[in-house]
Amino acid sequence: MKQKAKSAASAPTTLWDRTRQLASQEILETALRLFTEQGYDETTIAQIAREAGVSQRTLFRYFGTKEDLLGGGQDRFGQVLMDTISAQPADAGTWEALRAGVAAVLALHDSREQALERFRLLHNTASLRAGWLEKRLRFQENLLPLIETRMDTATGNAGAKARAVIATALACLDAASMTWVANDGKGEIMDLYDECLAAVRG
Amino acid sequence: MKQKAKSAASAPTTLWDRTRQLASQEILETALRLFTEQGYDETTIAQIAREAGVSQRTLFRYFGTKEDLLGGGQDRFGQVLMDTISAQPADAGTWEALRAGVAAVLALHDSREQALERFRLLHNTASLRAGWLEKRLRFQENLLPLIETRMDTATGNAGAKARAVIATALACLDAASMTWVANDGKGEIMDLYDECLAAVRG
DNA sequence: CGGCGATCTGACAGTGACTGCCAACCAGGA
DNA sequence: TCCTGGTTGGCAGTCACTGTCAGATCGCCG
Repeated sequence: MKQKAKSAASAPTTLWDRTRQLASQEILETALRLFTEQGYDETTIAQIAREAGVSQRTLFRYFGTKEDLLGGGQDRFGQVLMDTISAQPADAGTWEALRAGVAAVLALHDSREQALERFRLLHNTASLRAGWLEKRLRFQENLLPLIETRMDTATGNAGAKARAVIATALACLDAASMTWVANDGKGEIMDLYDECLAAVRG
Repeated sequence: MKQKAKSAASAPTTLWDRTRQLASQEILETALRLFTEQGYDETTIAQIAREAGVSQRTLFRYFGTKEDLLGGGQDRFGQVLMDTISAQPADAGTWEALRAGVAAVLALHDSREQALERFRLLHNTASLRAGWLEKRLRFQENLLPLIETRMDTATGNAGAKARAVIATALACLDAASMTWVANDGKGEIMDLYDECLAAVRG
């Protein structure tokens, strides 16, 4: 509750925070390794904790959920999406703004391989997909006001329309990434996205 | 594995099956009552089993998951959606077919109140939403071939496009039902659906 | 440097969903 | 009538996750 805040530069961290950071990273790497090695469902929290050298309790203090171990970046997804879209010029259309957001999110991955690996894990593990969708729902809700202002607010139910538009954009991203994974990373996701959106919007 | 099948008429069922049916119904009603009374997360399997007069083990044999207790109809959703769409005339457009499917699904509810209650529970309980989305993903996958054949399969990536179109339709249904719930059931969901789709397809 | 307060950590027990296993059960056919 | 295959209930066990609490650690003040 104290919030040392201070814009999270790197310097002013206390030794404590550094240790914390280190442990966090250690856990994250161990988890990721085990997940890709033996699958998400087949990896238990106990195992991750053991191999990372912390207690289960501590692990749960760092990451509230098993999913969070995989989705460290997912929270950033939402943030980048929002930031990018709100940074678009006011006269940019709804779809252009959304497209920019999607592109920015895709650019977050360090490498093609990493992206492929992550998407593959996501699309192939039922329990993960569910959590991901849940999280995405929250993004959509956050995006709502941003998109609403960009649409002709003439008639009522602007909320419904904005929701539909956002969900459609993300659905296209889903379809695109799914196909991309199925093709083993061939081609550009953004091209697939455009293709999907074109198919939808006739 | 034996599949007594026989189109599930009511008469030729053996006494066993009747008992089975009865138990199933008892469990379902108890669960639904408790869920609406005290909330989904606050209701334990143990409680449902106790009040329904069966063992937990048996309950899990009838319904594999806690969610299934709520989503008894959800499997039917997928079925009706598929049946309706494949029953559409071959020359009906993709969007018309999908619209018919959505309408058929909405018509499944016994009453406006029941639909409202169910949607409300769904949209307000995080754990349920996740499960629902998961299940819906499976519907989408089942729908894929049905929709693919209705689209111009000219260029490649037909799969991606079909996926996007299906997901868009369902996203519109989501946005519509969410708005409908927010408005306490005022108006027609289908009208909202059309409105949403129009907003998306420009 | 010693000590104090604020955190952090690990161990333990407990909850709740869900599964495997096994003994007891029961309608229906030989 | 007994046999048989599907059914049921109880029990123990797994796994994610939470509350609690004593003890270790850090940061800091005197």
